[in-house]
Amino acid sequence: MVEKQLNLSKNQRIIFDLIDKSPEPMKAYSILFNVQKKGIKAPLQVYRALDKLVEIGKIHKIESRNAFIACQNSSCQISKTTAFSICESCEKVTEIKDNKLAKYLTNFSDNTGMNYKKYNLEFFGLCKKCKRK
Amino acid sequence: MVEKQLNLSKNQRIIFDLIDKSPEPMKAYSILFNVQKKGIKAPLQVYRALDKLVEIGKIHKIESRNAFIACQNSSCQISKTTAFSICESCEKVTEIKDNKLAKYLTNFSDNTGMNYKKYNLEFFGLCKKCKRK
DNA sequence: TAACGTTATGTAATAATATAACATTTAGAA
DNA sequence: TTCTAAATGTTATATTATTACATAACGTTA
Ligand SMILES: [Zn+2]
Ligand SMILES: [Zn+2]
Ligand SMILES: [Zn+2]
Ligand SMILES: [Zn+2]
Repeated sequence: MVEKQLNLSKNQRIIFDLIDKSPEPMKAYSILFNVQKKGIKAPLQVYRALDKLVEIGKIHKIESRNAFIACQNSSCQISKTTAFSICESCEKVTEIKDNKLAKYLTNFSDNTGMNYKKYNLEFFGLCKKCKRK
Repeated sequence: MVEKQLNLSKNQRIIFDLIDKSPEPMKAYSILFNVQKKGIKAPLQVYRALDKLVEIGKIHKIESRNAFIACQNSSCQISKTTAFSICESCEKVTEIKDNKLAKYLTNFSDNTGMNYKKYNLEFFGLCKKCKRK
């Protein structure tokens, strides 16, 4: 989606490109370290870009890891409904794209009558690779 | 469950009782502040008790808030599968006890064939009270 | 273009959350 | 009693995130 990237500001694009290239979730201070050569020197510059990128759905925060990954789901532009699989051994994280799951959760309503347009689901287990060991 | 509480160590019980009485999730340093009069003086003492209490399922961590609540689900003793409703206005958090949901998620398996015995789901929205305003 | 409001940036300081390392004590089991 | 695992105490430090304030860039429209 080149279009969307064109709308990113300088810092936002630098940081998004870095996260997007990373095979694993990146932590804020690791991002900071990696972009210092590009002139981004302070934590706040990183956190501001992260906040914006999360807001527009280009990246997601993996809450249990305090780390960020690029959205792997092209249809998930303003991503209020997210699901991830996390390997507890190698820490590989994959965004789950499953329409049935999304539908089930979006339609879920609890016994208080509260219903939800937003959720975050994190599954934990062992990935194929780690299971074999 | 008096039985389970009897197994808690001194620090664990002090901290569990505090969280259990709290109407809202508690943060670690707020817990620390509240138990200093009982002799728990250092963050690590709090975090160790929290770790243990989470491990045995007496409390859960609300990942998106870095806060802890007592398990509200008596059957959820070693709680690897958790679901919460979080009000984005007043920050009220409720543990969701819904067997159908639990079954659905426990049986969920993604397209990689990975399956999961553990998950954490956080729903966001407005509670009844906040919706009225 | 000029003026305006909004968004983004720069910088320093500090707050909030969490862990490492090491010594000692306590509680149970053998 | 002796041994071991779990829990505690203490200090220091690492990691994650925000406050406060000043400046610059951008996009709109008069
Ligand atoms: Zn996504
Ligand atoms: Zn793995
Ligand atoms: Zn529970
Ligand atoms: Zn509310």
